[in-house]
Amino acid sequence: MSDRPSHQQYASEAEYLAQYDIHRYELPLSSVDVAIFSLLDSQLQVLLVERDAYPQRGRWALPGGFVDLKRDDSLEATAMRHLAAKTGVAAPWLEQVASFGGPDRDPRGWSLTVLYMALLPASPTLPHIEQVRDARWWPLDEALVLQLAFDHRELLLAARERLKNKTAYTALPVYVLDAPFSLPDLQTAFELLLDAPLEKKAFRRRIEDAGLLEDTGLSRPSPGRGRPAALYRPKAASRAHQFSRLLGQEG
Amino acid sequence: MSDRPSHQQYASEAEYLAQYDIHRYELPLSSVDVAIFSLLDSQLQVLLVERDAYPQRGRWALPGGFVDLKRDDSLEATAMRHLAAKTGVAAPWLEQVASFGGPDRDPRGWSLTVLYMALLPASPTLPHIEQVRDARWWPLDEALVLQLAFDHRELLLAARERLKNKTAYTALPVYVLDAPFSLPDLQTAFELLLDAPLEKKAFRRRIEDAGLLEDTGLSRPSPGRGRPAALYRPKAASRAHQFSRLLGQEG
DNA sequence: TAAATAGTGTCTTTTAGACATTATCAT
DNA sequence: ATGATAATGTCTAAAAGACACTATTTA
Repeated sequence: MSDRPSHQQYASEAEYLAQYDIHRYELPLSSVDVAIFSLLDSQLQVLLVERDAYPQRGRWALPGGFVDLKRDDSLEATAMRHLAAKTGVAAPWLEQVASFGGPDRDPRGWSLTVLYMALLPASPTLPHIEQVRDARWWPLDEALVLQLAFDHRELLLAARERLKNKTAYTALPVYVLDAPFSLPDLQTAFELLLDAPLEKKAFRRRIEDAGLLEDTGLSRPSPGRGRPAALYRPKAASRAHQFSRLLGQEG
Repeated sequence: MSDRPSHQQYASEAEYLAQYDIHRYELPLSSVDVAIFSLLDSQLQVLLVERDAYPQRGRWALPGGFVDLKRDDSLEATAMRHLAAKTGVAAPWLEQVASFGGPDRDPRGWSLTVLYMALLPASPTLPHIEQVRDARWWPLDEALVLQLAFDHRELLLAARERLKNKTAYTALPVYVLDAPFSLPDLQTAFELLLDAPLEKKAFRRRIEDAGLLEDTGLSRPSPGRGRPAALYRPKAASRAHQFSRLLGQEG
């Protein structure tokens, strides 16, 4: 960050700051939006909010909003605030995806949005979403054919792309499941986030060899029929782990 | 992007926009900074600018500055503008790294910076840098022990980390070299950006099998002594290529 | 011919893919 | 016993690591 040529008329930084007027220059409208993903009804879903204020009133949008300079200590804090407002929970995974800016994104003027992506298990959000009324989970493919507000379709695609890419070399899907979960559960989560089928043996080897899960000793109580699956819980290590080869693509 | 509760007092979006005052809410100061990397004297170097205006006058900083709402059509345009101002060239590689925001980054107030990373061959920038006087190339390790302006050390580390990570699965180092270049040149570039030694055979196999380079038919004119190296030029395909395995780490 | 640098051959290691087989549960 | 789902065994394939070897240049 440097600034416009305002040069040497001040004797000290304190003197400069004393006269500095933050409204001297036009600033972009700055906001934070969050693409919140989860699994529901065996589908990858995203949480959208129906706008009840102008502009773009009535359209579905990613949860988000302006940075609150009084309350937000960071961009991540802004993201967490907007996420909690709609879901009622703190997401176990939240990561910044990218920022988008331009004069035509928002009719109010030049605007800049920092896009985050969040993963969480859906079930703890359902009671709160019921209450807020303006939010609901949408299957991703349905969300992508809606007329979303602003350029939110582009943002959603960017977040979905990041999700897919990272699923190929991390254990991110762990964060859309409620623990404890089985390896077949986890494989299904990987397949939905990757949008590709995986070989059972290769998948299990990869996860087991990485040592990211802790065996709970439990097994799935009532599957219907078939052998019960062992239940696991993610270890703290799973948060940072990166594999050195990509999963599931031809490449 | 949604907005603060300002609700239903307007009959249409046009009416809402007509009364909308962009100065009604406090906005973050928004800027774009660029970590510009190249190879010079067989070292990874970064271009820094000495601030001649408050705040942080006299400290070295990443090139960058405020978004100009009149001139900039996008964040990338802002980055390119500031990059060209200091280097005199357009970078063959420019990518967004991350955004940073908070109340204490800048003494003027809550500020938000979008960080970009650029790669370019250093030689074409040298005459222009000579002219602008306030910019110079710094070896990265020296830059990291300077007292940089604002939180630019943190930004620089984030960009360097991105550079290292992507070098492990792309052909990014191609963009710090002047074409044509030899495979030993390219291996050296990879090693400097990765900060790790590479096996010659494995490296050549990887690059050759990927088909990212075009043989110019030339060889290096005057190496000193030793067998001359064949010279290559990157194909357009090298821009997007991603390898499915990581280079150079134990993992 | 010696030194230096470029470039190749080839064996090992790691990890994913394919797919057959065995294990454990409900009915 | 049958069917269903979980879990394992084992062979193959792709690509990186190790490192010895050959090739081409200048002095």
